[in-house]
Amino acid sequence: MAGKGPTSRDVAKRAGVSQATVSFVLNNIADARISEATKEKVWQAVRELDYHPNAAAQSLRRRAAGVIGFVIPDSRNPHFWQIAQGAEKRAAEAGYNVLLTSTDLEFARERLALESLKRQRVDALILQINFPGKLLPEVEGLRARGHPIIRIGRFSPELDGVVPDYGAGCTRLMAHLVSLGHHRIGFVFGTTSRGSVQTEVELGRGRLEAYQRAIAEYSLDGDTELLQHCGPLPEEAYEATRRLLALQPLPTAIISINDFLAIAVCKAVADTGLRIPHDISVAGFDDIPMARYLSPALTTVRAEAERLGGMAVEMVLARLKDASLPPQHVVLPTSLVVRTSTGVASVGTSMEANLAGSRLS
Amino acid sequence: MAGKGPTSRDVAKRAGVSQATVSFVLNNIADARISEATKEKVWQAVRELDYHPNAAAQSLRRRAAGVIGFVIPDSRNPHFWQIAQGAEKRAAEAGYNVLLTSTDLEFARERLALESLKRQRVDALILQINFPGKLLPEVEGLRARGHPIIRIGRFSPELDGVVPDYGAGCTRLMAHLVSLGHHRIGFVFGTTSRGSVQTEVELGRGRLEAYQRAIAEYSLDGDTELLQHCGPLPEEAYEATRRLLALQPLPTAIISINDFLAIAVCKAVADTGLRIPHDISVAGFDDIPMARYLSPALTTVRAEAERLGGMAVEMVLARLKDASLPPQHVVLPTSLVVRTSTGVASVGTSMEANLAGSRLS
DNA sequence: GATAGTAACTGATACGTATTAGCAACCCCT
DNA sequence: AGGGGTTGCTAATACGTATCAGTTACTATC
Repeated sequence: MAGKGPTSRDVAKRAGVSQATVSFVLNNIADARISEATKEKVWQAVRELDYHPNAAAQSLRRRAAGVIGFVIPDSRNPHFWQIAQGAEKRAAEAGYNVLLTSTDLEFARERLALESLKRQRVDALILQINFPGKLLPEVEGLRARGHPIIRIGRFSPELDGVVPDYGAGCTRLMAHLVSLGHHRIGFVFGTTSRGSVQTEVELGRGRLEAYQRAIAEYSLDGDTELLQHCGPLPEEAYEATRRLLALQPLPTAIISINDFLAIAVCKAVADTGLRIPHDISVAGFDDIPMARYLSPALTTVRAEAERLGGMAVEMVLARLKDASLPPQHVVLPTSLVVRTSTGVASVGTSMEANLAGSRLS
Repeated sequence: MAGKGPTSRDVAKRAGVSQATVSFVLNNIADARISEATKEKVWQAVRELDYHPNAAAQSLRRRAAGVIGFVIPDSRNPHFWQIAQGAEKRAAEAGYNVLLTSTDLEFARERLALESLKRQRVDALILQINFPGKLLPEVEGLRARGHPIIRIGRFSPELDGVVPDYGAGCTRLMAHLVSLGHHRIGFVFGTTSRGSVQTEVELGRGRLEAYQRAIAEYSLDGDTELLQHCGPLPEEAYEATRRLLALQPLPTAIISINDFLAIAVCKAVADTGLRIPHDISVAGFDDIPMARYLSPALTTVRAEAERLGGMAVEMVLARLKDASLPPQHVVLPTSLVVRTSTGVASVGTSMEANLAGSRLS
């Protein structure tokens, strides 16, 4: 059992040098001229003792933990994991660890992540804020104290941020659907998190606006019931879809705020006895890894999740290097991925199907 | 910018007490009798300064980081996130953070996790070892040094471990399929990780043995080609399924080593123009959260992922409390969840369909 | 042959906390 | 009145590292 492990002093003793020298060698400090022979002696001792520097001591001394905090809102949605993967990969290249936390849409856990920052367990935070009303002031206070904070999914004027261009993607998706003859398009808008309904309308706004713009531009059916708000859980999306499928006339296509919920949308459609895409087309956003393996394969707006995560880390690194930078806002492109869940509008349910058929994108 | 934050000494100064007193109050040390009045003064100062103890200093002093490392093999498989969620939840209750890492089946990243342990960035490690040949000796060395290490998914004699009883689950699944008249059952065995084919046959062995036992017991078709080995990626499972679907006669049911790959299995079946469960039944293992939302909803052997993660943390805590405990091996029960992806064996492809029809479980 | 300069190191210190040892003041007994 | 116990605190130290400010032992210079 002994002590937990050898220290740099143990290495020094074994190599017959001072502890300072060991530190110089390990960190490869150019200023301190150390002879090759000595370096070799030190490395030799390191190997013999299987020495590994104590992370806590280094953090304390360096005033930096080498850890980036990454907070995702929902551990069930594969999209966020992919973003986290991208972050972790880029972070590893830069020698950082990632402390990943999911808040699962609980306010208390979101605040907990900020604690980690204040306790300097992490040097920076990448997060998607779900409770901006309650948390934004606190977050901006932290930023003002000099902690790098990158917001994902939506911009704040004061914070660095990276956001996929879902608006443009949604526009392209709507054009695609219109070109297939769809005229009556439902939207399962699963964004309202529990508790804070009002503030949350901000989330997904780009998509919502693009949807409404398309309805106006192509003169599509604009029934307000075609837009179904719901929460972020599959069961809620399922219920929202049921409501859409109770409408008369039936929508010929349904888009979902993300692929994860689109799975539940498809389920609701299938359970109603309708076939995708023959009776109803379904599309989502994100292009989660399994989207292509669903049956039918899901048409979606790809968000390049890994790049998103990598970019967020990139922005952390930039800010760690120069804290005085003005807030950086990065928009990542999206692309429409057409698979088999979207098809020509069913004639049975939509009369004016090919009205806008000439409009291709 | 100033310094990064107030220290306990700043708090002491403001409250007009010594730094030691601050530490006593914050940690609620019963031995040190501190008057209520003083306690209040300290808490007041803490609030006024928004003081948060420095995690690195605490780790250094306490010789414990308050962090448990959790290593998952594949960030794409939702099952692992769910395990991690369970771990994080239980860890939070005990005041621990979880440092989550995915190796994505890369050897180097698996070793990196061990580094974290050696550097005492984490106090303990929970992992699913994918490269036992190369890594097991190292891992056992660490355990011998007194680091709690919990292995998930398979037991080592020397290591604590927690494993879902997939074998029993598989037995029940086979009984279920037999009761539906299935006689020719394929198995997509997606476990062979890249590089180390030989050693990996260990993984999933419980399921494999139960499968073979059932074949013997019920006198099912035992063609060796019904067992298709493949890697852990959806595309590989897809190909393996294609191979199964090229067999003559066709299997009437296919089981997949896990739900995640079962999605690709379903896709391959659908792409071949066969319907589930009408033409072919499909079942998986784990019961990932989206399994019930797939179309058709997936029949599966539930593994209680969250409990698994929680249990692993529990074992970490137990070992941190008493390092001299003998190795603990915990088997978690599994249960068969019948949904709509399994049904009566198609008569067209299987002649002896209802031979074993009386055998229900 | 004294001075300056450099290469190659070492000693000492601080990072912020937890904890041990100790000290002053008070109270209670006899 | 003086010893022993208790209450309520403080001073000092160590955790393991990075780094600043020396300190040798040499070599080069005039």
